[in-house]
Amino acid sequence: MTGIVDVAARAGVSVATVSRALRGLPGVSPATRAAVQAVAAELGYVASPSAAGLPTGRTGAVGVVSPVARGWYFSAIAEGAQEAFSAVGYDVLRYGLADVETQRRRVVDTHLLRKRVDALVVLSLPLTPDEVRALLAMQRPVIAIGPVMPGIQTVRIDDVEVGRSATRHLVELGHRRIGFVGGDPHDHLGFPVAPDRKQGYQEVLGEVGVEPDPKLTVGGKFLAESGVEAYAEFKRRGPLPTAVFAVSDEIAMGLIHAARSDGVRVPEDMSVVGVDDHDLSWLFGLTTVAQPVRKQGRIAALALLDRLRGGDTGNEVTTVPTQLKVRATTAPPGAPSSTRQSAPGTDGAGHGPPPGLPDDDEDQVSIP
Amino acid sequence: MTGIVDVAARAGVSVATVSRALRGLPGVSPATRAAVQAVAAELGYVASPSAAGLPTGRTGAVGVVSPVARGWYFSAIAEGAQEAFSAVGYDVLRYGLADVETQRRRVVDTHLLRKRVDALVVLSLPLTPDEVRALLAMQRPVIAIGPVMPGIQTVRIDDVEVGRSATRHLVELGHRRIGFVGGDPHDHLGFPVAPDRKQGYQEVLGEVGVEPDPKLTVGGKFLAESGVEAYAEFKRRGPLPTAVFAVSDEIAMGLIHAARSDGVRVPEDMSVVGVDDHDLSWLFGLTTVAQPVRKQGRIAALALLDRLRGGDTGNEVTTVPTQLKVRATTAPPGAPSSTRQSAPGTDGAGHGPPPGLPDDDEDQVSIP
DNA sequence: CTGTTAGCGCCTTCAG
DNA sequence: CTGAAGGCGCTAACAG
Repeated sequence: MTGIVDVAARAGVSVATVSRALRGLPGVSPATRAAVQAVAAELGYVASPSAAGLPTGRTGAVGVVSPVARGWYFSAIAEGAQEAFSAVGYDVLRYGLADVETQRRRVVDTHLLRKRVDALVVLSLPLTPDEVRALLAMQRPVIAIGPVMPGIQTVRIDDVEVGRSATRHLVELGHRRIGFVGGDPHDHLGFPVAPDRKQGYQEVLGEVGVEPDPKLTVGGKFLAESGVEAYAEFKRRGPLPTAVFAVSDEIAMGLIHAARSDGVRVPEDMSVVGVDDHDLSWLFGLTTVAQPVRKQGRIAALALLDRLRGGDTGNEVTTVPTQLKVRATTAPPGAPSSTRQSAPGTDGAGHGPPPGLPDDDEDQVSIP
Repeated sequence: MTGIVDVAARAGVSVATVSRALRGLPGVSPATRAAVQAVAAELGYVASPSAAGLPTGRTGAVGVVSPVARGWYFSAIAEGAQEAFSAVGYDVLRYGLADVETQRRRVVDTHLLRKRVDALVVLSLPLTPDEVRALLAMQRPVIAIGPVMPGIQTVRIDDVEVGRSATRHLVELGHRRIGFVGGDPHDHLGFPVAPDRKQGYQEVLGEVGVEPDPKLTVGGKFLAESGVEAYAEFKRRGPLPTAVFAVSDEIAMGLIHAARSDGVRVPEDMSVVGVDDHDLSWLFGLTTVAQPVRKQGRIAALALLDRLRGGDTGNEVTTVPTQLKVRATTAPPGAPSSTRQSAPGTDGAGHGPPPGLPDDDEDQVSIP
């Protein structure tokens, strides 16, 4: 199990020198350093994080905590973060709330975490001031993705603007009976994503003098199944809206599926716009308000990395831009049945695969 | 940073007793144990994995290594494993090959891993005998998901049978001009998933006396984009097949998208069957050969956990069953245009959402 | 049943 | 620039 002493012996130096040489610390002659590195490579020596962590208090790992450790959104964010962290040798540990939660503590078991990670990314978890205090008491860099909490650096999108953007698009197409799907009191532990998007929706409706119709609003989780249920609910309540704003692409997909299965054409009979630009959304030709998911993970990771290196990134809130992507599930109300034979070259954004890996080629966002 | 000594002092016992009491080791009176637990809880004490790992050599973490740490398939498997591991307090570390690979070593850096994990799950990585040897030299339990390698316990599905099953379905519907999409020499590092599925495809074609037509076989990665490209390729090569077997659901989705965008009806003009039962496949009404993805992760995790506890699970190969799920993208060739108005109650498997979480409610598979 | 005592492998002052 | 030595927090014999 070749340890540091083996390397030291083989290189004819002390363990202290090996330690310094391998970690790139100053105070080692270039010659010695090279020699040590050679021996280390030859022996396949790698320092044990456990052993290295004892004296330093650092673990070489960062945690990513989310309500559940499942699903496209959380996975994609974690992927973005993971890629940035492992590029510099950090391990990342994912925790679903159920894993970290104990009977006594409501949210994150800071005692457990402090001993395991050097820094923490908190996803979609709105914490109470007390919980924030406990988190900060860990004395480790923490960054949140999603909810803005006083004292905690955050990466987010403007959810109200998301709602405006989607609704504005529908309004501009001429829609006035616009449905809204999303928002479940038990979902996301109270994190106001859906409410914010709904507010944007209502604002834009207000601007064009439309009174939001409660019959056109249905709740639901961020799942395709909710879209199916929402469609059924719309139908139950009376005439369908001419367009629907779903707070996530998965909901939108379920909605479209249910509508088409029921003989309702999308977008001719009903337009649908979602949010996220899910990896598979282009397959549905789904019009959506795209948010850079993996990139948010990466931004958070880089900010944390900077702070781990002593960078004094304050508590800024970084808002990354979202962008409406018009594809093929939205059209003016009562639009004539398209022949679905768009002329070559006029294909537009609706049909081909996306130009690259999703949200990976977007313009960089500055991290203050 | 409350350590074991604090607990010991507060409880009026020695650190050894605290250690024993908290880890459930025998040789502690119930009274003492309760007292210690109370104090530990009160102080919010949690043992440091780093410190605990030094004497024992155990890290309390397991690794999951895959070609890339991205995408639905690997994420879902990792989720299944993660859930089982974190239920018993293990952390899981994910590594994409790029993270673990060094210039010198072709695949897994065992030196790096040995110091970081107690056990390893290897996903879709076919290793050479030398690499297997290096892996086993780690002296840590290793299990693979996918490729069968001598000396390594494996969880897998029968890919040849997958190919047979999909093709048989199409043949039974009456198809004879059946296309095949999948298999890229650079994909999956040579792991013969696609080839095996193709073999099953060819076997069944042979049974009905059909000579496989090279023009009907196109390569591609396990991505929806490949499905789009495959459709274009089919078109380029001449008359479309009446049915296509795609080696993954994502490919199938891309294929369907491309076909429909081109005015080709699915399944009326062309049937499509995929593999996986991707979380979103039901939205496409996709007929598929379902494999329990998360469950394979869970099975592997449980087997590893058993071995970590000293269970002497040998090197068995566990083959989990797959199952054809007929939905709405397959039909007899030249089938009349469906009205898509299935009579209520006769709806079949094609339209509603799946009954529960995907592949989570399947019957349990025994782990020898 | 409980306490004492060495380390586990590495980092980090402090000398040299 | 380099070496020696103590200690990080916990576990694992060994005594008692």
